[in-house]
Amino acid sequence: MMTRIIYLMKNTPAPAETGTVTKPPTMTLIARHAGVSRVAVHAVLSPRPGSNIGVSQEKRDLILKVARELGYVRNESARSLATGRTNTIGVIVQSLKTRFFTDFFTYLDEVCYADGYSVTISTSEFTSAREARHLRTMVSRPVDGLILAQSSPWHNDDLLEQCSVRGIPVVLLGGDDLELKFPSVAFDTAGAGELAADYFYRLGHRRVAFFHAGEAGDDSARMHNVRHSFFAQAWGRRSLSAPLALVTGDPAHGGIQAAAKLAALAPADRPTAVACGTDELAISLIYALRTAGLRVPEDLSVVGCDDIPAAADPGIALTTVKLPTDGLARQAWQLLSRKLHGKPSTKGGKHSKILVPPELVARATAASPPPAAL
Amino acid sequence: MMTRIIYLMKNTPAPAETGTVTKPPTMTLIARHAGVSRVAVHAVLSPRPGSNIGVSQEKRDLILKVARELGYVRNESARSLATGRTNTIGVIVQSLKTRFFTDFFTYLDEVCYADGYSVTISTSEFTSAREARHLRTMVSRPVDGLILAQSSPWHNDDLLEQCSVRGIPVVLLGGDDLELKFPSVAFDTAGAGELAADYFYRLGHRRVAFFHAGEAGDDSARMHNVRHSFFAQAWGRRSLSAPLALVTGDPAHGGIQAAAKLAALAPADRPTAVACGTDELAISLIYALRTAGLRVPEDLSVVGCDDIPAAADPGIALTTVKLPTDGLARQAWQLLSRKLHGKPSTKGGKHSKILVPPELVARATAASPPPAAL
DNA sequence: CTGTTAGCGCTTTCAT
DNA sequence: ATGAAAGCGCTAACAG
Repeated sequence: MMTRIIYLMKNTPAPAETGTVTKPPTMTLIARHAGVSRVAVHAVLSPRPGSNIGVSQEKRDLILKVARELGYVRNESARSLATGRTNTIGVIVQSLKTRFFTDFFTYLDEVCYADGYSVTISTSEFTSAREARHLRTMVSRPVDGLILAQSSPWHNDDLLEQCSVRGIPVVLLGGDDLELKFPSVAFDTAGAGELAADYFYRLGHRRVAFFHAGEAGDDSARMHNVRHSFFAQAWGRRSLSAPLALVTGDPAHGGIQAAAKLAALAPADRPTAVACGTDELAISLIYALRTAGLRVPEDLSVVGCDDIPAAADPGIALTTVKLPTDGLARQAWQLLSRKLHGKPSTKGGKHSKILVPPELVARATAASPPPAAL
Repeated sequence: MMTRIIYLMKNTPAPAETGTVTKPPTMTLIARHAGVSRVAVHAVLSPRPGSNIGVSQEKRDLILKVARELGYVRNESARSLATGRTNTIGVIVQSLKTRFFTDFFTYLDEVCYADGYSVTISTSEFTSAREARHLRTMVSRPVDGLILAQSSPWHNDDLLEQCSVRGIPVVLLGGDDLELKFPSVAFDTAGAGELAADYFYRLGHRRVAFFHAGEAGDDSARMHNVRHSFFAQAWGRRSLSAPLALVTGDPAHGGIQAAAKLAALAPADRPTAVACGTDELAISLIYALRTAGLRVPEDLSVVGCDDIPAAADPGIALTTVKLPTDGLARQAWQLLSRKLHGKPSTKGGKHSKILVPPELVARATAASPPPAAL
């Protein structure tokens, strides 16, 4: 029987692994082992960014050596209690089933890590109660800052009020409504419409369509409708003829009906270019157009929106308006970290609202219209 | 100028919001306001599961009232320091781009919350360094327990050793290799092969195929090959003819070539049923078969594996072997929470390895073979 | 059944 | 440059 258990703690938790469970080493222990003071250990193991001085090189090396041998890992609970900060920022999003949110989290984690922060994420699963519960645990951990992607109608105002009172900075993600209470970052959807319209116009297109999945009543349909509206406005600034609206309720397969509708039009009436609410929709449309015998981009140009991975697939090579999630994450963190360092985020009483500009990714599905179509 | 800032803390962080930032209320403050002792406040606000007694009802009500008015939220850093526990469990997975992991996290969060724990997740993005860094922050927070989905080759043994020494229980997710060091939970892949083979055999099929994406050299290909091997073994126990192997490198569109191959076979040689490595592949195959003029399930039965949401789509109605992620999360938590409560997880010196059984979801893509084909 | 006391491990201030 | 001491907010012993 090799199992030997050393009970050192007052409330020793029962050993979780078969083996020897010991009390984790503390700075005090390291100080004893190295024959130096606790403060010296602290100075070496938790150096303040500015003051690098204070301990001689040999002492420093000794301390690091002992720490390594003992397997020292700083106890963040204790550190947090003493400093009042946790170096953790909390993120609450609706769901991790949306690729956008997982990308955002991954990028954010990267950029936060570079600044010494870690990120913890929770999902509201579209319910206010779950959001509240996660907000509460984050306030009580406490996190140093919060990034929230709220669904529109339900605001946990009391908890957010707590954040304000406690000085926990909050940044909203894509918030259309709460801008008054907190600063926010969002994609520049208007700019995306502008970009697509401009691109079509400059390629020479004059009859265009916008294809989107705005029929369901959910958040995603709302997004499609917003994108449609911005594209239509942008196009309206350039051309007399409003874009033809193609609407579906099925973001995955809706392209089939839309392609049928387009194929049924006389070439002289048919739009020469179609902007789509999402890349997913654009890809569905392109497949259906090919099946229907229409060539892309020879007969019809198509651009998507988002720049999902499938858009880059050589079999598609979708020209698209990229909404850069990495840029969004970077901006969110920049805004938040400014507030963490006490810089105000209001200008003239209004909270900053940062819009991240879209980028046009030109691949192979958009070109100038055929002369015959003009 | 309405802004008034109250500096109460020694190291007052600069105010993050325009407004009044105050020191958060503590139990001591509540005790003062309510005119009771701190212990009474503690007994009411952090009741021990067993001992519900200790404070009179009116005092209790008063404390709760004051706490609410003051916006009290318990400081978990302090609680953790005092108790040595954080009520947090850490999860490290490869990526959140895999639907499986996000589902797992969501289910796990649900079941952990019910037991008073919260979950924090990090991704290794398939690099050992990133895993190490997240492991380190989790050990130092510290988390009470850890669930790890490790990629095969790189183990951060030193850090895991730290977990053992500190008594932080670890549960592995789908680990094939580390079973010796830690208990693990995984899908019963062998059982899945068994289930599919059994289903085909009982429907009357005698010539079958297994279609998988095992050509790339990555983790996903490895999974496909394992599934193939288990199906082949299970089939071998029932029939003399080995299943025809259809292999692709493209999990998204590989069905096209496979369907072509199947369509080219003489009906008497053609398998009457195809099991697929994933639902994604099965769906790709079904679309391609339809295009090639083969009816499913009249000419050919198809079953998938996983039960992804698209499999339930009425346009597909895929019969599939469901790998229940919710069950996996439940088992992982059960195993971990047993260890949290000090129950050993070894039986006869070996760590437990829990296999979660698959379930056959019968929809519309599998049926008995046509008499003519027999 | 209430109150007093002594820490948890770390940071920070102040004195040497 | 180094050491001593106080305290973060909470919990868990023990005494009244």
